[in-house]
Amino acid sequence: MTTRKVRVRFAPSPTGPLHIGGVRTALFNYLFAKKHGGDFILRIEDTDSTRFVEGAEEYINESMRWLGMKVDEGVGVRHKKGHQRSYRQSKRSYKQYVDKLIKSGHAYYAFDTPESLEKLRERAESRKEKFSYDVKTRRQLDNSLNIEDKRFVHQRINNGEPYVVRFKMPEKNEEIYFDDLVRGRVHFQTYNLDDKVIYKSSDNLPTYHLANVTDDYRMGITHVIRGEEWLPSAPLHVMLYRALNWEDTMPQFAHLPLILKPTGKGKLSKRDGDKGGFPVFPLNWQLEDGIAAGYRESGYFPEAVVNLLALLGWNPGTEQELFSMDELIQLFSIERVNKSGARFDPDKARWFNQQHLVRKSNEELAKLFQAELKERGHERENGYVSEVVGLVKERVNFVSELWEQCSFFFEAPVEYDGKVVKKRWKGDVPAFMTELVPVLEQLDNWQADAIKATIAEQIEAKELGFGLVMNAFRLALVGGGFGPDLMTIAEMIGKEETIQRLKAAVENIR
RNA sequence: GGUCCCUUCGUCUAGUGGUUAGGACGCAAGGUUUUCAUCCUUGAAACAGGAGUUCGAUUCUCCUAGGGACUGCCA
Repeated sequence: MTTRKVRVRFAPSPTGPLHIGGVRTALFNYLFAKKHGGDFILRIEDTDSTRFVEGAEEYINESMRWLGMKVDEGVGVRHKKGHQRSYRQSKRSYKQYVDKLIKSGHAYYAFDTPESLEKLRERAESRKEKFSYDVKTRRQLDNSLNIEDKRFVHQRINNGEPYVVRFKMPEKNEEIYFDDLVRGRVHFQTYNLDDKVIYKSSDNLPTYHLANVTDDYRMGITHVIRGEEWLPSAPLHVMLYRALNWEDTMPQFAHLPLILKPTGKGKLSKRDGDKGGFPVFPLNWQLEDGIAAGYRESGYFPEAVVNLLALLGWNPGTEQELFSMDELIQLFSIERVNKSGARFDPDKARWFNQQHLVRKSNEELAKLFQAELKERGHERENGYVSEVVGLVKERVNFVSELWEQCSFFFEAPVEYDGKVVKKRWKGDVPAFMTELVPVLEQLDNWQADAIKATIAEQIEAKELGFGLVMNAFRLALVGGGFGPDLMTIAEMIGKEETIQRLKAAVENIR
């Protein structure tokens, strides 16, 4: 293969929300394309008319946008005039390829009904065997290979009898192999392969196998990067390239390891999210009986999702774990993709978000936090909110957790943590707090260190424990035993508010 | 069942024919912090098993076991 421009595609089918595993496949395609200065194509594999789901395509587009994967060609992308072509397979024609394969003897018509095949499967099942439409069985079935006179074949077709076209595996065994970019050389024997349906007359559409191969050819795809679940059908695809005489431009394959459930067995599925309390979809998706949670709506940053997904099955070989999209593009290499499946770890996912959150500027976080503040009836200027956010951001994983860490910067506590009350609000403390009020009222220089000095002076005069008093003071201002530096809090909420809260505490805490 | 793929701490992983097998998440302990969190230090924690090749295998080969994917007129 000469040096063709790298062109890869992400080719989901619009059968529902995009699964996080699919998102990672898209990401690896994207990173690979951009790393090599190539094109990232989004193609919709809607060749199953019975499984089409309304809104799925928009969902896919929106997910790509949210995550920052820029699609060079595909549905939802405006193309220059003259370059208009469809990236939806249902809008494309495959007839010529079907005919070509039939003519060259690489495919044949089959008239077996789904019911009759189902029966054969059941019968095989009862013998603990598996029915396979292949070299060994096709001679006993209702297909054009067994019809001497081709006129009868066309007669049945012309009569409107439903049929499918199947790929004809060779009579004599052949060894098929290819060099997978992540797995190395993979071997298959055609003797073990079945005659897959490549076209169905019922909806006049090809199946995935034919559509995928011919479109990859027509779109000049150079690398097929997809999930490991496609490995078993890869030899069929290789044979299709051969049968269509396209072997010289056949793309290189890379089969990615699967993302596995956090606990238990098997690959990550839609249900695992509810059980484990983490999203398996990029965006929320409305179900008949509720909502499937998305990363976006759960409070994840897109860059955190990209980061954590990139490290599921790939790593740069250094100890760096936090990356921007640009860094990933720079560092990505398909050779460093792992072979084995990776279990998804919800804890680490949260950690990634926390890391990205801490690295964001206070101003940016403040902007995001303002929405919640407004809902809670607090209109404060960005400067103040930024300052607050800066003080507490290291304590949270999500923007949605900010409020519980800093509500006291915006409103007085309405209740006091019982445990802290019991531990700190005792002995001479309430009396001391009462005496502290007039002292603080006298203080003009309302700044953290001045406040601290003043209070320290009082404590010394009364011969009380510094820790005890400060904790009680915190209780009065915050309502609990948490939060950033106390004096900073006092300074920020202001003299009046501080004194207010002190008085309220003395009055309300029992 | 058949075909194919995979196998380093609980999880994500680095790594090499000779290493104290490294990092991260999580967990535990201690320290700092007036408290919580952060932060720092420390700890527990892995080469699936068996043969073979070799002076020496976690690393190479084979076998076994385990896990996974596929096995549709789905993708």
